[in-house]
Amino acid sequence: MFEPPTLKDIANALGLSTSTVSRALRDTYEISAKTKKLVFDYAEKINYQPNPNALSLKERRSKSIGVVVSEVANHYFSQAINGIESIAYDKGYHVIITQTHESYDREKINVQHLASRSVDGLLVSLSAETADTAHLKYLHERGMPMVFFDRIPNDIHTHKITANNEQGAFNATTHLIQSGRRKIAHLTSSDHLSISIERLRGYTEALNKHDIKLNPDYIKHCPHGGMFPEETEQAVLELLNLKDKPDAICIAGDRLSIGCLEVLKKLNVKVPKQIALAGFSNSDVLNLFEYPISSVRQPAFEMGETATEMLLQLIESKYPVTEFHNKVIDTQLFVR
Amino acid sequence: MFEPPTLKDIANALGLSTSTVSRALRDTYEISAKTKKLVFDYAEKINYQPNPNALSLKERRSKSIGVVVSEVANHYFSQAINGIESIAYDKGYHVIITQTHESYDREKINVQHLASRSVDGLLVSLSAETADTAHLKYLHERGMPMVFFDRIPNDIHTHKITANNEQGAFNATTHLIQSGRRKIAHLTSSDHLSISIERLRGYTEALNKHDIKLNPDYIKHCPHGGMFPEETEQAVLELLNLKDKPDAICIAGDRLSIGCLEVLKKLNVKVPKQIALAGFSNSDVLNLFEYPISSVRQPAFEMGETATEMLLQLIESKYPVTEFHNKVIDTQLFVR
DNA sequence: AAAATTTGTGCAATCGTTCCCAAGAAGCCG
DNA sequence: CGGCTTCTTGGGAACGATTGCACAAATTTT
Repeated sequence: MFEPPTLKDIANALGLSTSTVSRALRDTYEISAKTKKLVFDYAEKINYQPNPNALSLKERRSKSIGVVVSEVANHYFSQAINGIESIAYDKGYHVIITQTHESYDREKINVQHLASRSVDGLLVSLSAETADTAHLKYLHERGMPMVFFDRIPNDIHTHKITANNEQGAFNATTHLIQSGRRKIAHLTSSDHLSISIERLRGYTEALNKHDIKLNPDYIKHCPHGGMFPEETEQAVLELLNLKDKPDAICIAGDRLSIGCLEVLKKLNVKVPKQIALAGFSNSDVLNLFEYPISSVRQPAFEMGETATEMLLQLIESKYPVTEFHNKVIDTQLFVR
Repeated sequence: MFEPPTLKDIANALGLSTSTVSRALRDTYEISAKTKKLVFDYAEKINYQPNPNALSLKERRSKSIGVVVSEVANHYFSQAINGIESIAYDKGYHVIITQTHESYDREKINVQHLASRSVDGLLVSLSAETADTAHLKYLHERGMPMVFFDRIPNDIHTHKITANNEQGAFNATTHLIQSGRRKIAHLTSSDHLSISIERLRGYTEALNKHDIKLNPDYIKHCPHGGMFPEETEQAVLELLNLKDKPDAICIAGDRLSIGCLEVLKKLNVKVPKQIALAGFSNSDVLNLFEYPISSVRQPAFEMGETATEMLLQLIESKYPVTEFHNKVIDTQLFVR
């Protein structure tokens, strides 16, 4: 059994009381210099670390924040997590990462667990399955500080940060149009997700602007954001089997972009000759791909940083915060 | 402020004592059925969750395990983490993930923090910089259950799990030889890392078996495992600038493999015509790449699962465990 | 009906830490 | 030398949950 040293151990060894030791270590003015030195040196020697559980219990906060994302294997999220950690560590907070794998049930469990584990706040990006946000609303109403990023709900009033999804999809679609395509499909995630709605809007606007009529058959939703390869494959096949086959696809997600490329490669459909692609992705290996795919890259690291700053502001604010920001950061289009 | 309900809240509301409420919730035999029902219903209504900090303090364990990896963005690690979580959640344990970004200092800080946070055990894969394992040894000697996976130390006696790195590198190198190459270089991570040593051994053996003389100039170490692109670039450039240029590279790491491809593409060196590649990688998009690279894939998920099972066995064992396993799982070669 | 047993509940200590309050020692002034 | 701060230090109550022990009420036994 691993039993780290406690204040009492130091107190006993030095013939002091725990209160004195505690004060000495916290460098309070009321403790004499020589007692402090005595305590400091001994604590150093036995490598004393305060028990964070006892502290959390006493202080009613844990100096840790919970993160809920769909998957760390997703480049967007792993980059965002790096941004989150960079700020959190700086401010002395710890980060607990949980994955939903796009499952609503898993999201409920994770959120519940993080809350009961008394994290001081939550950074959440909704799962693709999540249509009902009652579990989050419940916590939020009871005062749990919460910031949403990337995939945000519209019925919870707090800080939110997103990439400019509309503009990103608009740019991607416009790029496809400008390279001579007219029959542009849209492959996207579940229809209730904020990112899907915004990206669909950007796609639609680009078509409108160039007087291209929107073809409903060209819009394909993958309810699990491409988590299951079959889902993507079926959607792509449906597009390819249309009598009026699209000549380009604007893809609204990292996983979907990769999945789509895989399907096209498997079917030996030539990109971009037969079909051109542009999609959201934060992968850093797209330029190594055989088939070129223009990509919309989200400022993931920066979004993680900003979300964390916002959350810490909520956590550390002495007064209830009533004014909430809805920050939107521009995406970048990489033409390939 | 978020203030979850406590036992006392229930006790006050129901006119009972906290002990009665506690016993009722734990379904003890000594509490009457109607009191139990009363308590259950009320707890349900106000959504009572026991405070885990109080529990950890009392029980001296946290039902959570700490994970130390270099980067979650690395496919090998994100897959391993999925394996870890699958077992841990099943057994009611929580998982706290930390990243070292291949930094020794960060590793020390993370390990220290996890220990002080009273995790019940640790799953560790060493950072590329880590040559000295005193920080881990210290904890281990004091009874912290610990299992190493992938990058293991040789001076800490506990359960360990690795891929068969020697065989993997042997197979990769043999494959390069069989496709007609003779001048095979080896691009690898820092020289003290267990995986580097084992993979180098596999590489050497394959050369020996085919009577190819080992050329020391062909072996290039990247001390940070390719964390910094310049590092990889320089190593590859050095190989390409040799008067007796290699015609193939056996690459000992995910990040290095990707980095190497990037450099070659940038320099417009044709793969596999000018130089053939085979490398360790768990990326699932290698077959989308323009340049083919044969890959050695580690059973990441399975390794994560096994490591977690081993750790839980250590944690939950009533008697000190003295017999340790050193499990080695075979890799898979994907020829491209 | 008195004694013994069972049943249901509460008190208080514990885990490690902080912090309010009190108290002892030392120094200083008159 | 008594009375006064000032400086250190210790005692003890929290924080939330569990649990051995005690004790009352209800039930059974003699």
